[in-house]
Amino acid sequence: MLKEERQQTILNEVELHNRILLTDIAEALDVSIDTVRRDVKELDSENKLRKVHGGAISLGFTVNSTRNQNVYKLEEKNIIAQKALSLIKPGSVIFIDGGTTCSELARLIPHNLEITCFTHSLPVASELLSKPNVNVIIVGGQVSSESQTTIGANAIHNLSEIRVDFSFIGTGYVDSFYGLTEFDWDIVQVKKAVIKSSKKTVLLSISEKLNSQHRYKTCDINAINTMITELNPTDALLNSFRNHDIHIL
Amino acid sequence: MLKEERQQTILNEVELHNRILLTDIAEALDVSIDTVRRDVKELDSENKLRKVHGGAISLGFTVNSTRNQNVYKLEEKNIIAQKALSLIKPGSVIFIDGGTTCSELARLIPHNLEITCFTHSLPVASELLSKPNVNVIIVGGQVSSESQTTIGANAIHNLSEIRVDFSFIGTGYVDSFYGLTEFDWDIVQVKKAVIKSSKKTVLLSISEKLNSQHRYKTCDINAINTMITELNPTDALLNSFRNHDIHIL
DNA sequence: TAAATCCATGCAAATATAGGCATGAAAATT
DNA sequence: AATTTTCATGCCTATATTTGCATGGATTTA
Repeated sequence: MLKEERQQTILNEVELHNRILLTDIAEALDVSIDTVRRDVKELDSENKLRKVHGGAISLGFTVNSTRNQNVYKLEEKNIIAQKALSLIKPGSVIFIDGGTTCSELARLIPHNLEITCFTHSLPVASELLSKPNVNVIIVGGQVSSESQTTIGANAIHNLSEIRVDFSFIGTGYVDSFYGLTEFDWDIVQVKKAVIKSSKKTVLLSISEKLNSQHRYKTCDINAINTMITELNPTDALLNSFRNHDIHIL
Repeated sequence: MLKEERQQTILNEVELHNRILLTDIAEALDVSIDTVRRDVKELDSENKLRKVHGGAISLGFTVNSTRNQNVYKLEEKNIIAQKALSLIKPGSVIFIDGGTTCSELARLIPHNLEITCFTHSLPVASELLSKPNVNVIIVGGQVSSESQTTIGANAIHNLSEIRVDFSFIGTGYVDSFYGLTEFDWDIVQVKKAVIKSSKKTVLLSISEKLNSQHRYKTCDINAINTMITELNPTDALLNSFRNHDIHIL
């Protein structure tokens, strides 16, 4: 595993969990503690995270601010959300996943667009509430405090009873060979259910996540109908995804 | 648990409650009193809070201005929520309704209280998410932008499949003769479902709402097991409720 | 004033860190 | 092609930090 790759994974984990333990990372990535420590130290000096005794925490991590203003790569996420928006036609019934990119999509949905939108994410639901023409439906279930989404058997069952035109989902990691993967097992189960209950699945992912993988698999790359990144569709980084039957936007 | 995390949690608690006890924090975070004491001492020296004998207090009482936009009768609602809190025992399975009074109750639930809490209110769910020992479950359904709660057939159906020890509900209007009434038909349907799925129903209402009624009826006053207002239980305003089989707190 | 509670201090065990060093792989140089 | 240099990584050791516990003194409460 390359150093860059490793550091990226560390950053991803910090973004996702707001905090990490060096020991956990070392075990997960199968490298020595020392290596992880050096990586984290380096990332700290680059101001990508904050190193603390025994681990690291996300820069924007202050439990105090309920609105976890995660501005990380917001520009890219905005571009992705813009593109995704073009797929949504009036009258559509869609599902929007959790995560900052999907929240950005929710934020951008225009006030005059009449759609029905399912979600299992509290932040997404909050964003959509201000839009009078969006019919918001929350998928019930146990709430994961980390992701601020509903998960578990109940959420999955509820998802099994719907079928939406489009689902917009995010992922922790994506690779043309290994497909969509995650660090968290429960999240994977929910995402599977989401994909199952969608006619078309749209993946929103910043290019940073391309060609990365992790422990648990959500689905093959073929299960995705459209993939949206902030890159130009002709970008070389997307080459490996071209042979699959995916619409790249 | 990382030291930084712990200190952040402590700060968060102080912000939230304006005042904390070292013993409570120690129990909630499962560390020794000494550790908490050292943390608080450190935070004090960083001017993040003020350490006092046995606990700590928030620096400024006017800090929380960003949240709590609706400060209408907040004092009264706080008193009510305090009283309601005394009914919640560890291990309870409860339901918390929407509305500012119920949100205040959610806000006051201590970090170390282990309960399972159903709700159909987004603000309540958000409040509870910061509490590690509360198992939060959202009742799915269509989201009403006005009340920020889930309503409709799906929400009602979901409610029909649970049975909680206590439900804490608010109401638009309450009268000893006409019972609990609302302006909104859909809200009434959900509240009916909530009451049906509770072993005990607790009504939280500021005294201002006493002896008022409106168009649609949620239930008779007898359907309520406990009524909580900010008033002293012996207050004359409560006289008309006394002949009913209600516990007045 | 007496009892209970809280606090400061020192100590010890567990854990984390920094820095030196060895190794081997990759890159650059000859 | 052979050599040197650079770099990443793991291991080791001395040092530092964190944390729980014990003790005696201080403070609060009844």
